[in-house]
Amino acid sequence: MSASPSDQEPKGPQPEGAAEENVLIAQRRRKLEALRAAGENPFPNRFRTTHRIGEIVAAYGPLAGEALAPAKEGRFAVAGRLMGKRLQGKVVFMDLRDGSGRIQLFLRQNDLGEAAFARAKELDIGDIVGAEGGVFRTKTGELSVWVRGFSLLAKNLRPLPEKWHGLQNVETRYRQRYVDLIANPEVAEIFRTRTRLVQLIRRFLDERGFLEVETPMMQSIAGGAAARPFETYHNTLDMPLYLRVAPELYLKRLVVGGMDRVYEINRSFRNEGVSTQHNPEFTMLEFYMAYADYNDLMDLTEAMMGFLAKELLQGDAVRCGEEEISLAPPWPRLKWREAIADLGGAPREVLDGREQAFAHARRVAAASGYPLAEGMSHSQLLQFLFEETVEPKLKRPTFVYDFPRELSPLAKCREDDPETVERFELFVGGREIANAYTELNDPDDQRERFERQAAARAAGDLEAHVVDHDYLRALEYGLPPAAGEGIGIDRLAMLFTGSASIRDVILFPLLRRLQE
RNA sequence: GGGCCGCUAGCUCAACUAGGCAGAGCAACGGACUCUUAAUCCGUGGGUUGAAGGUUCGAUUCCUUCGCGGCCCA
Repeated sequence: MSASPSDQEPKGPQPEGAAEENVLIAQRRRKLEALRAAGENPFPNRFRTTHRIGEIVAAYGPLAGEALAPAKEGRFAVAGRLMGKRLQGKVVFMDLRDGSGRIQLFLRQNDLGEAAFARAKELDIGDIVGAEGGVFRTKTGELSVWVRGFSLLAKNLRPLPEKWHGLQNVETRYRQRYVDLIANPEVAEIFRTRTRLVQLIRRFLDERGFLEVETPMMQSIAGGAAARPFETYHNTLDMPLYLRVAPELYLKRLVVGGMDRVYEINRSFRNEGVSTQHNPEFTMLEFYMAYADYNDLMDLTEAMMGFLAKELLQGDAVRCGEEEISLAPPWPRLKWREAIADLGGAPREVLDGREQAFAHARRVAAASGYPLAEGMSHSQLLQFLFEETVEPKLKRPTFVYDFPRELSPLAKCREDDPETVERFELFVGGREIANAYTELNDPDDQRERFERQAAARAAGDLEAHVVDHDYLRALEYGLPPAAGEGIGIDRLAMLFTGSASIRDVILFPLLRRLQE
């Protein structure tokens, strides 16, 4: 195709998509039209491959010389995206990539004839291409497909980002993840790791007799966590609905029903801000185990994390910012109260009196410029101190256990202390990874906790629970003693991939709408 | 919500400190080249500098507002 003065076509203002009309796209569109005019289909319906590229590389990569000779006469049909093109007169080298790997294509005018060879040279980086031929090594030793025939499978109209800097613009990476995945191989690798992580969790739980289930994401009461829900509406049922903030209350209903080891890995939704740690929709594992208590779950969590580390990591350490964090068990187990004094540096009397706690919390709050609400309860003040002074220090995996009853409306009290519940949280790298407790199964106690929540809600706490009467009825049928746990899959994926932002482990993180 | 930073060719970045023709590399286009791999060599084109307004003879640069994003704080 020759460049002519008409390459600079007048670009008058166009009503729609005028911004898309840049020179490079216009060039490729002309190429597309030329192909169509020549009777070629630039988007054929199918191409039969015989191999994925990775299979060829795995099978023949280790071979050379005589061992590889028969492959040259074999027939290998591969397809993928053209990622590189090196013209060398009457020979062309191309890089072809599919989801399994990359291989070089070797094309000669002598083999293909002038017309087909010319068509090959017209292919653009980014085109989806199918090729067929034998497998051999070039003079420089690179495993390649000696192409006998090829076809364009989908024409690329938008030039790809640069090949060695990739796509750097963070906003474009998130908004156009498809380009990010093409241009930045390490991004694709992160998401492969995330998928493997989820597969391994399923395997771990399946092997222990847990049953994976799916419970409603659209709920008429959004319970199970202290969070504001998204609201929606069902037209024909004329019914307001909420996107769930947690699956907890439904999973425990299933335990009542006899599914005594269940889990769900799925999305929950919380109507809150976005940050490097929060996306409004996020994936959580929740699992419930009858006839177990929170001590059992600490052991199980250690075992599961150890299993994940063994399968996903070279050693037992994950990278977190500058530091390496070892996941090697056993992990320290600290009492929540003790941690506030021992790790957080609070005077011990703070633990026993609200006034002392308030005075201390005010000093801590002032230091970090946080306005401390006057009406906070003793437990809330201690929790504030915990979050401010203890959490950031919990780099190595650490269980913190025995929380105040007030902060845990679904957790069961200790038998020797009605003000404390059997609950733990797991922290790694200063971040909360898991939250678990022995489940409250006394319907009267649960009703009282719900009512207290409802009162807090009436007083303006939009995150407080509402009374879920059906859940109380379920408890009246009898929930066996059980323990349950929630693990944030996104945060776990961050941990195992060394990602600093949750957006780097969510394929399509929520972004503000662009105004066109 | 607040503070700081960013937004320039398809992509990655210069030019901003001191206002004076908006540049490079890759990609693209034309040419040479039958074993290259960031191929090489010769040549060419490509811009609403995120948007709007202001200051100025003149704004990518200075000022204001807005949009989107990032980091930190709340």
